[in-house]
Order: sequence, then structure tokens, then C-alpha cells
Amino acid sequence: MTHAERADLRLTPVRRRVLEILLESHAAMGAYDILARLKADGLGDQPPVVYRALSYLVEHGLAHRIERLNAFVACARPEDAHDPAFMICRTCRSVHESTVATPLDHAARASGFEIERTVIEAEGLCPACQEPAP
Amino acid sequence: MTHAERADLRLTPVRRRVLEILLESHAAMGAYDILARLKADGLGDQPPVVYRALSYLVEHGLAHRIERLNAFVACARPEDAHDPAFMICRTCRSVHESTVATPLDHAARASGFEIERTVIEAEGLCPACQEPAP
DNA sequence: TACGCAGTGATATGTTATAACACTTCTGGG
DNA sequence: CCCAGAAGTGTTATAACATATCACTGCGTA
Ligand SMILES: [Zn+2]
Ligand SMILES: [Zn+2]
Ligand SMILES: [Zn+2]
Ligand SMILES: [Zn+2]
Repeated sequence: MTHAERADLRLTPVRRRVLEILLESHAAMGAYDILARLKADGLGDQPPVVYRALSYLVEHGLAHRIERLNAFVACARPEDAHDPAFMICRTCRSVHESTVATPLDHAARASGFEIERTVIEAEGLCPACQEPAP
Repeated sequence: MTHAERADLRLTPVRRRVLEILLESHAAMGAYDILARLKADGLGDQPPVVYRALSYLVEHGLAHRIERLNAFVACARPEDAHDPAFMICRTCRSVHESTVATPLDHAARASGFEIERTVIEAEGLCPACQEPAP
């Protein structure tokens, strides 16, 4: 059973539409970009509308927040909970999701720090944007 | 020779004061918190003042930006260039800087992505904030 | 002097995010 | 059915973070 099929998931119209918008985009989207799309669909035009929907989707593992971009992306593997890792193209803003062992485990144990979540976001050029020198 | 001693470093009064403020704080500070301190010192009271100084310090390796917090912290090891990794306490906002091998190297090579920089920020509880259950 | 450059001052604006409160809809227990 | 609480939404306002732009100053140098 995937996350998306869980009985306690409440995908209301706004939440469903936000998830669809993210799934269609194949790239990270800012909250206000999403809001503009919602507004066009008559589903709300104030910031809290989109932020509430995004919070819900992120909490339930259907979307992730990209800290580097202050933006959001649909989860590539909503089946199971995970700390995501991303490779973000600085040119086309495309995002590739991946998974990775938390690299700070050792340092955390050594210093007594208790890690709850780790943000891992690599930035660079995706294959398509690596132009041959002009 | 440390970064801070490099001849081409131009630590103007505003830049120097911002660095001092960061060094005194032992925690991540928002740009507007820093700006309030600058204003108290008569060194400028408009956002561009502090953002220009912070950009300079970050570019020259004397400070880092914490993406998770949209905030800034003095570099713990300005001697040499590095991709920093952080452990951030969600309670007291203290930041511990560390270094770590880039964990996405393998995935990047496999997919042809060219990594330029990697953000690694763990969030959790520092030793001091791990209260015994009340 | 004239020029170019780095830094700064100042104004305005753009972008991202949340607080607060009212109202509606859903849901379970009596 | 009726009610009470929980969850969701509408709406207004504001907080917090960041940049564009243009003018001006001081300084090194041709
Ligand atoms: Zn995911
Ligand atoms: Zn690209
Ligand atoms: Zn550092
Ligand atoms: Zn702490």
C-alpha cells in the first residue's frame, strides 16, 4: 500500500490540485507560482491556501520542500518515508530525487547531537544543461 | 596564511562589524537581526547594507549561509575553502559546523549530473537542549 | 584633470511565509 | 436527529527575507 492509498489521507480538492500541479511540472515550483495556477482554477488566491496544502503534502510524504530554492517538488517515491536527497540544476531548475545515508551520523554521535532530519541538496548542472563550450 | 589574512581581503567597517556580530553570536542570525545591530552602531540601516556585506563574507569564506534557516553564521574554519556541513539545533538555533564527503558523488556520476556545491544541514537537538522528560 | 572602479547611501519593490480570526463542513456519540 | 469537537477553508493583514536601481564618494592611475 502506498502513501497515496492510505485510508487516512484526506486529499481535498485544493490538496489534490496542488499535488497534480507539482506532478505536472517536473521541476521545483515556488508557492506563489502554484498559487497562481490554483487561482486560475478558481481554487483559492491567498497565500495560506497554498501553504496549508503544501504543508499537508510535505507532512504526508507526497511532496518535499527544497530549502535551497524555497520551493516544492512532488515526491518521486511516496511509497515509503525517507529523508530525500536532491540534485538541482541551477539552469533549468529540474530536480532529481535520490536517497542517501545521513552523512553526519558519526559527527552527531561524537558530539551528542540528536539528528531528526537531514537536508541534502546538491546544486550543479544536469546532463541536458552541460552545453559544449560555445 | 588564513583567508582572513589574505592581502586581497577588503574588510571595510561594515563588513568587519558584520563578521564580529556573527562571531559573537555562536548561532545563526537572520540578516535583519544583524541589520538591527548595525543600525545601533550607526553603520547603516537599510537591507542592502547587510546583504552586501554578507555576500562578501560568504564569497570569501568567512561566513556561511544556512539554507534551512535563511540565516548566516561565521565560518568555524576560514583557513581553507570547504563545503560546510551543519548540525542545527531546532530549539536554541545553535549551529555546529563540520565537514563531510559529498554523499551524492556516486549518484551524480551515475546520472551524468555535475555537482558544484552540496548543502548538508542536519536538524535536531543539541546536547544542551536534550531535556530529560519533564 | 579625467577616468574607472569599489564601496556606500537611499528608495523602492519583489518574494516568501505566517498570524489571527471567522466561518463551514464533516464526523462520531448521545 | 442533534450536538460538539475536529478538520478544513476564506480572508485580512503583516512579518520576514531579498534584490533592483540609481546616485554619490573616495581613491588609484593614466
Ligand atoms: Zn521523496
Ligand atoms: Zn538543467
Ligand atoms: Zn566553514
Ligand atoms: Zn540547542
